Amino acid sequence: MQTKLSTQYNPKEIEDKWYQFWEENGFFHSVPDPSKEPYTIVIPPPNVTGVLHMGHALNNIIQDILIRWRRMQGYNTLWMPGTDHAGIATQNVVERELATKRIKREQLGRERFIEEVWKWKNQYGSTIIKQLKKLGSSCDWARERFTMDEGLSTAVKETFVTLYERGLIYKGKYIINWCPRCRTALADDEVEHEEHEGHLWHIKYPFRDAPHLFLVVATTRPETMLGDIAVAVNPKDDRYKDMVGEILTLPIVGRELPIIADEFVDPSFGTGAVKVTPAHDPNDFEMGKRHNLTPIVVIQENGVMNELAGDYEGMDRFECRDALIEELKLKKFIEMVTPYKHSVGHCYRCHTVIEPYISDQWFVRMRPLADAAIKASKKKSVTFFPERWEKIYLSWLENVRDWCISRQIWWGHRIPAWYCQDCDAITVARDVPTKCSKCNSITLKQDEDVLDTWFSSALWPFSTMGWPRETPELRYYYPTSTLVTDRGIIYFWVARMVMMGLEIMRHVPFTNVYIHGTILDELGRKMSKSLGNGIDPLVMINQYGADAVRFSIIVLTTEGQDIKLSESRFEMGRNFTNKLWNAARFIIMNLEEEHPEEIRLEPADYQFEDRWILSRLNTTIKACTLYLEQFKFNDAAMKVYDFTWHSFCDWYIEIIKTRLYEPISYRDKKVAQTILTKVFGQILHLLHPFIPFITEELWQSLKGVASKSKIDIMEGMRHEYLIRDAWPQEDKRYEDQVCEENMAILQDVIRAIRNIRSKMNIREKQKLDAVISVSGDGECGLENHSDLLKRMANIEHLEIGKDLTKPANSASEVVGKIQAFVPLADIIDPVAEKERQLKHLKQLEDYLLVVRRKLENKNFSARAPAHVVTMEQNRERELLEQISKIKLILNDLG
RNA sequence: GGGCGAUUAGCUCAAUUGGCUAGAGCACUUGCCUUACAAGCAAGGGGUCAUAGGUUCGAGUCCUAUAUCGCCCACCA
Repeated sequence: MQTKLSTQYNPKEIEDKWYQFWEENGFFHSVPDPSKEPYTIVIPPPNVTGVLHMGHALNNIIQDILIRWRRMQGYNTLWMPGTDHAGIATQNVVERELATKRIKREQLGRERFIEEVWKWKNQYGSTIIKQLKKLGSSCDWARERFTMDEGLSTAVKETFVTLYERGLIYKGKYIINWCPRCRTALADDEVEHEEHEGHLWHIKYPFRDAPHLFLVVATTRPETMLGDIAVAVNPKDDRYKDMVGEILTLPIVGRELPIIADEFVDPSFGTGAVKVTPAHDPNDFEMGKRHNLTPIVVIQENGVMNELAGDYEGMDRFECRDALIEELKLKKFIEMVTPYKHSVGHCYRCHTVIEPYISDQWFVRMRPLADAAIKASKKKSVTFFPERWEKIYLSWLENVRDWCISRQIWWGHRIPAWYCQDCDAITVARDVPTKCSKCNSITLKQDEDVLDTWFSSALWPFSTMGWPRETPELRYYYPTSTLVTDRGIIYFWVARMVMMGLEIMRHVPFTNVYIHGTILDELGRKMSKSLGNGIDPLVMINQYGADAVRFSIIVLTTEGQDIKLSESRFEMGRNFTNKLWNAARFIIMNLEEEHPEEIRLEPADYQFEDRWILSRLNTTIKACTLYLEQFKFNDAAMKVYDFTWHSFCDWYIEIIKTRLYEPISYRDKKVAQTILTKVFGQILHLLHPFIPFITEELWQSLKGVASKSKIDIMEGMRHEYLIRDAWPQEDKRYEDQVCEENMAILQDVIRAIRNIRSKMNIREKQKLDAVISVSGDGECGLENHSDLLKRMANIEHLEIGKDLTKPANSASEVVGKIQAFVPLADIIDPVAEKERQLKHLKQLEDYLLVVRRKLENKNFSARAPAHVVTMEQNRERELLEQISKIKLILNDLG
């Protein structure tokens, strides 16, 4: 490992090197080991067609932090990676690619098309995997799975057949969401509803027996009227109830439509009369069933009107709408048109307007599965973080409708159902059946449809472990520990995994679900291709380094809140990694010795600052660990950041410089070097889950130099590489509250003197004299630290004592019970000094007012807890003391 | 129409569950190229915690409205 470090950190030199090293040494790999406790995460499998975006980055950074942290804690960690075959998305991508060669998938036929998809997958499908590696994701790549793998396909078939046998899967003709472009059915939640500024067309339907009279119906989709078979009114609607049973004539078409009564109709909406089109509207479909009406289909699967549309046959549905309106207008059937805002369903893949469509589809009976999933979360077998997502999950499960799982596309898991060509019976089987289960005919034809992609994703936590085989993995890793995902797929994926886990494995698939926020652009908009407002994580990694990207993102991630992101945010992480790099440089430069001797630290060796930094470190370890346990990643990261930068670098390193440069003894220098190295080593450990590359690099350098200098930093360590080393443990022996408090006072005094220097325009290099006066009962042992004080405030002569008087012509600062005086002779600017004191006085008096108001309130002393009252009383006394001191100073200034 | 989240410094966000003068990062001001780091150091300035009520000894925090923004859900044609 290199020991010469350049002045600026260059991530490019080390990131790929370390990733490769870790992976090649099997550090990401896990095998079942019953002597250790497992910690398992299954990755939300990105689409094979996917390219890493910021959402993926956030998602995987969090998972990697959890995995790396638990790995260091000694868990047998498995991060199971893989990709999703993403049926419709992938088919679309490959179709588009073929289109550039002027090939349509129909020309190729099913088998050859699927070959093309596999070819595409093998060529491009690993893009996102490579990108995840760039981020530092420590997945067990030896176990990588793909939802179309042989093993996973077996799991899909097994599940389908099992559910079918249990009566949880059925086939039937229902109205479903149809995408006329993808030409497939979609599940309810694959439809995205968008507000749309449309029109409400009021159309006059004449009475058959009195053609000059009309009933007016309102619709947003006039083209569907061609499939009308009735008009419905509410049975309680006085305007219409007498007309029920009468017959209307459908304009243009001339079909006779009975007026029917149905509770569904809302009398207050529109005209209170509804056209009934069971073939093209889900509500009408239900209504049609209730009244035994036979639907009339007028729109074909490609969105084009069929032969029953009469003159409109062959027209696209929207063309037809316009043309039909023209004709209705011409023939005076339009009573009025009102602008109307309503939501329109779109395909979540291609954004085409969804058409409700009647077809033969496979469904999963959701009620029993959902009930089990509800129970599981209510008894906390699954816990959500933040917990508010549980409500969202529950409300979906409580209202869930049966899940349409068949898709009329080619890329996906073919439904394991065969139709007998002789008797029409359905044979559902694990293996290709040789004969019909009913009539034994051998002329069987497999169902053409494939399963919804989410069907296979729902099995991910156990299909990836080898199920339905009884594998050691399944026994050891299932159920997994934590699922990390975003709120967008709580229904699609999380709820369905819980349902399938419970139904198939008889156990929830994971115990915790952590839902992180969504990454937005700096204006708070979603990042999207169409807006072009995305920030490419790989570009950022290239520019700032993977660690900087990870750290910046995680610092911005407060529990479950969305994150507004802009490129400049990554500077923070970069600055921090650079700071860390330079802290390491400092340490390494100051460790090398020509003839190092090994020393054993004795308690008596520790200086004040040593005890302080060790105590602070201990506090940091405790807090960081606790925050990680609570999924508060940004708090955990910020704690270590603050300790590293503002305690370790700003103070500890600065304080011990003289011990290194002008040591009072070899031993004391060695003590400082040892503490410096050990604490920094622990910092690297704490930061490793967040910023793995730089910490591993620096740890290796540090270890090398430390061993040359005969400093043992391996005590208590488990492994020579940080990635496998032990997570820092809090050690109560280092806890030293008094030391931390005294240091805080010292820091205040030092700041006060530096402030005087700054306000009086005195150069930092110029030595000053100072008098520190501690008031009567003040006990902080300042005099024990006069060297430290002199060094850090650059003081020549320092006098510390009780109730000392203010030297003439001095600037002063009141810090709690302490007064700092800096005699300045003619340098002092009396006007500026007086101004400064007056300002401080005003601050204190304002504060005193607040405190007094509380104390003067009778109820306060009566009702507030005693310790709060005492606290306020003490504060009042302290304030009065300070104020009187400042007044004396002001008197002295004249 | 229902639900959820947000509203705190110029910007992006915190605030340990109601109790010490509301904290960070960026930006800003002043002084420093001090032999770890100018991607840095030192010292500062900056806030009626969206609004209005209420509960309480005490409210950024709890309750009730209101406003603005965002997300999700819903079969009103």
